[in-house]
Amino acid sequence: MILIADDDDDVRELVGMNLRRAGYSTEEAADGLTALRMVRNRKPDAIVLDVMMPGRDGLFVCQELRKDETLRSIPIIMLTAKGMAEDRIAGLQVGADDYISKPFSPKELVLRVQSVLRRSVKTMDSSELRVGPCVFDLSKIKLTLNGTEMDLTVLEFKLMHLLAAHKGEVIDREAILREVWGYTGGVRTRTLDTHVKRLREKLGEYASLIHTSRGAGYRFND
Amino acid sequence: MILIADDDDDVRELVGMNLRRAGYSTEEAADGLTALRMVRNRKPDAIVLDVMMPGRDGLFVCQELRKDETLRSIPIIMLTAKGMAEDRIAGLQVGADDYISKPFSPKELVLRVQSVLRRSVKTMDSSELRVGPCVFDLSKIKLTLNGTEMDLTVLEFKLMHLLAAHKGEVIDREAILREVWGYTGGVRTRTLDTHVKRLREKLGEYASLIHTSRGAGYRFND
DNA sequence: AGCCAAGGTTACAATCTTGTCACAAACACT
DNA sequence: AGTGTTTGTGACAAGATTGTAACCTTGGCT
Repeated sequence: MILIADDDDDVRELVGMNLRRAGYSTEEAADGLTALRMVRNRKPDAIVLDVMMPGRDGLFVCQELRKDETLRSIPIIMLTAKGMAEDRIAGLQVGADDYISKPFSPKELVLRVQSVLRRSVKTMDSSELRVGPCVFDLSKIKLTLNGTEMDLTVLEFKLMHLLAAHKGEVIDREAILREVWGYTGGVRTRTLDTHVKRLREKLGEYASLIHTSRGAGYRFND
Repeated sequence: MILIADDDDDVRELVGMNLRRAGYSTEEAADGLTALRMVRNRKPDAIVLDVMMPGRDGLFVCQELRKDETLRSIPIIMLTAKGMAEDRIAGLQVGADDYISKPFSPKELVLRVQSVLRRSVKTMDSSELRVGPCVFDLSKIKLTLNGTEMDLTVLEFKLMHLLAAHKGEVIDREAILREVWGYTGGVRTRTLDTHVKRLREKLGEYASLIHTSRGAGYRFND
């Protein structure tokens, strides 16, 4: 959700329409204090904030938000009046992520909003598992071994991840086949062996991370 | 690590050797109180516990461990003397995961240890993400949609996951290509469209979860 | 030493996955 | 309505992935 804070009804309408057309949901605030309250309650993904507003202006709102630990990271795009002194604009930039001067093209505004949101996508929560020299990026399905990115297939990744998630423990064949392949009954197959071999091949010097427990299963060495 | 608690040096040696040979690391305790202390400090993956020990016996150790929230789930295999009264054994079973009578075959002991550990593998930490009707199992790389298991390729899974992880937000093409494909510069390709199409096809009635924001990117609808 | 079972290795074919092309459809703007 | 841009679609071929069979090696046991 994107919050639009401007005292001018027409501007809010114009901005809102364009953002909604671009797929965003919007909410509106007509003055600074309302804007602050809504940000705190609704935690928008971004704020389009007019500098000039009666009462508390955009500058004040921006400063307040930057003080708040949990709201600090919300991107702010400032709407500045045309012909505003350059130094004033420079000052704004300290707190805002971007600014755009009135009158502005709706298209450009949408682009700027997308731009600041894109930046925040970068800081995605990447759930990862670190075991010994391995870093498993569950989100990207990628294994990094001592900084080197491994080129594993999905099965290899799943197998490696299962073993690593239980480092030190021996996991027997049946459990592995169940967890990685979804095999149920006592299936007799060389498949697991083959994949372990391929995995070890790719691991190269780290092949010894996967240890065979004869008669028991496989174990991940730290 | 597997803790072996028995007052008989020879038994500890025998059990330890066999478990180590099966790939497990072991530690030993010669009496009940030592066993309890080691369990609390070292958090073993399983415990092989002799019932008959001087001082605090195995039964006491077992009861103590079952009282502790954080240690409750550690599997315990009891070593019972031959000819022990059946009702006594039944009593043991309330707390222990398995039991085996002396004299026992080392092979069988290893099998039992593997068996109880296998059971605990089942309760693996499956890092999952729930969004609307979707459940993403990052560990198994599997998407479940309202209980139905989807058969997605890795790319489809990654794409879906990226979008779902940012539900409600529009993610533009460049960001998606960067996050899912690792494409860097402004690559011009129809690949993303094709995959969205395939994904929607598989999603069937839930195809509308993925919404197109013309000129902006794609968005996950809740 | 010799045997047996378990695991390793190799090679191969069936299948799946994936990117791209050419074209159609939808949309936005004039 | 017309035009250009953006997205959807269908088909296809290159390449990657995966399971299996056959055979080899190793370790444990007697």
